[in-house]
Amino acid sequence: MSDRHDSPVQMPVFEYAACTATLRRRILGNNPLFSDLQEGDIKEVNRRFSSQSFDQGETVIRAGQRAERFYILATGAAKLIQPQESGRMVLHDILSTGDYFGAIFGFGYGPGEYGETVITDSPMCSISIDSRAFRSILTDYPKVALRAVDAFSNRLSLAYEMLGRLGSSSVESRIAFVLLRLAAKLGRPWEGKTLIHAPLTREDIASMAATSTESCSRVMSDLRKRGLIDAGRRWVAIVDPPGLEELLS
Amino acid sequence: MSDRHDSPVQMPVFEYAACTATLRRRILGNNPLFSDLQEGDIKEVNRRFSSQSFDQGETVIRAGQRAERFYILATGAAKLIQPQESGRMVLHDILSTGDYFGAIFGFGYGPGEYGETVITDSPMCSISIDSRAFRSILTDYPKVALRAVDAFSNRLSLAYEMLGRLGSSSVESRIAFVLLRLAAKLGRPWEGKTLIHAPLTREDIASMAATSTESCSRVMSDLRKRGLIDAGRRWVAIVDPPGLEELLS
DNA sequence: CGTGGTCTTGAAGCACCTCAAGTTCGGTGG
DNA sequence: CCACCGAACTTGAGGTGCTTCAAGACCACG
Repeated sequence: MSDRHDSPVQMPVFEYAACTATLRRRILGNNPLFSDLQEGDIKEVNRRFSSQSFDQGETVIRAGQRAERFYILATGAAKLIQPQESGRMVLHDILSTGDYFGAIFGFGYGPGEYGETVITDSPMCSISIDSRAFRSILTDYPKVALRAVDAFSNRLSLAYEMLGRLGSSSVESRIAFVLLRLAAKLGRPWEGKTLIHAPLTREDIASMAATSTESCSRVMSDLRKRGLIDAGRRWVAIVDPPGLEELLS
Repeated sequence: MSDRHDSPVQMPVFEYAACTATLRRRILGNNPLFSDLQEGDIKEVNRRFSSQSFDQGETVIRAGQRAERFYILATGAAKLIQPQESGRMVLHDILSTGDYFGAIFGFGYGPGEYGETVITDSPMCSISIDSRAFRSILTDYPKVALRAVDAFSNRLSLAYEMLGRLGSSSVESRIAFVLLRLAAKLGRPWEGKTLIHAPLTREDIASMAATSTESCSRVMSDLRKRGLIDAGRRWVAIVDPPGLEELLS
């Protein structure tokens, strides 16, 4: 093949970062959830969180387990996965710094179980808090609760948008959408392109776009030949964002 | 055709209810959002809401408009619709008493536009509040904010479940899921069946299940012949819930 | 230098969509 | 009260985008 992608670009490196106290403070301070808080309040909130670190491939929480903790991802990346009854796994999102997961439901509401599984994609470090303690933070600091509402409604509208696209467009358009979404969230400039900073397999992308690995591979090969994206083993970069956007049916 | 569905069952009637002051109070009092509030607080909250009524087929809010109000549906039913760039309309939900819609985003967040269109399915009455005033309610009454977080996270997990099913199952299974979901939300006992209390066309159901009207019609005819559901013009009833559940791949 | 996971490519089959026509029914006006 | 009209629904037939199955190539890793 002539235009085979030759130089296997330098893979994005996922540095291992210890969950130091300073890192914790920084994560909390930068998180939109707590951006309305005073310095002293953040210190107080920080005390209620604990931190933990994981190797690549570890399961942080598992769907079906009792939902006891609320997590904020500090460094690294993780997959947000929904297991289907059929056994198939659906990938909903790649979580990165500042993203939330875990227990977020009320006690009376729902069965009190995690709805999704989270598996690390790299060495990862997170901070977490008992869900009851988190709820008391929300009542102690109403502005945090307001931010939480915002965060959820944002994620909800994203889910709704994806739902709309899933039903009414081609595989190519869905993949383009997934790639643009990931690039917006995880993109880093690299050789004039936008590298999606996460180890993404074709299967991952296929799962997010609700298609098969093979179809995903075919479409992405085509996109590469057309100069819209660049991709190799476990990595993807966007070359021509406007061109990709035109594909969103 | 032999087993043609003969007697066009008495259509569910959507009574017109005026947005009286007592109704308003009742809606607020029964809504989980305010269930932690004292009698006096509810009275105070009630004062900040206004009410409005609509005829069938009216557009309450339109996607793209400036998001200025937060709504709670009081009586009647409405469609939550997402317009696609392609012109296609995707039906996300049938809203009924107690459901929220409208402005729910933070001011810094997002473009401050409604993301969806809401069109009444029957005469409808709703109460609403300026989104800034609603946000100050959330900060004034932290427990309400907590309930809001719960409500959104519930809707989010529902959306995620639907996302998972859309990609990985057959049209039949998707339609079964949509029908069960609607029945859980809008079902009313009727002649030993569970009537979905809303005027649903095949097109509506097809849109929710991300399929074509024709495929939806075919599948539903089949389900009827197998005795799992019953259906006519603009109505559906579940006959055999366990039977339907078996179809969820 | 082998081994396994990742990715590609081909070919066959099918579930679903689209197009098209016809039927049924609820509503409306004569 | 009946005849008509249009919306909702059904059914058929054909085409196809996608999945599935299968095999091979590539590359990172030990």
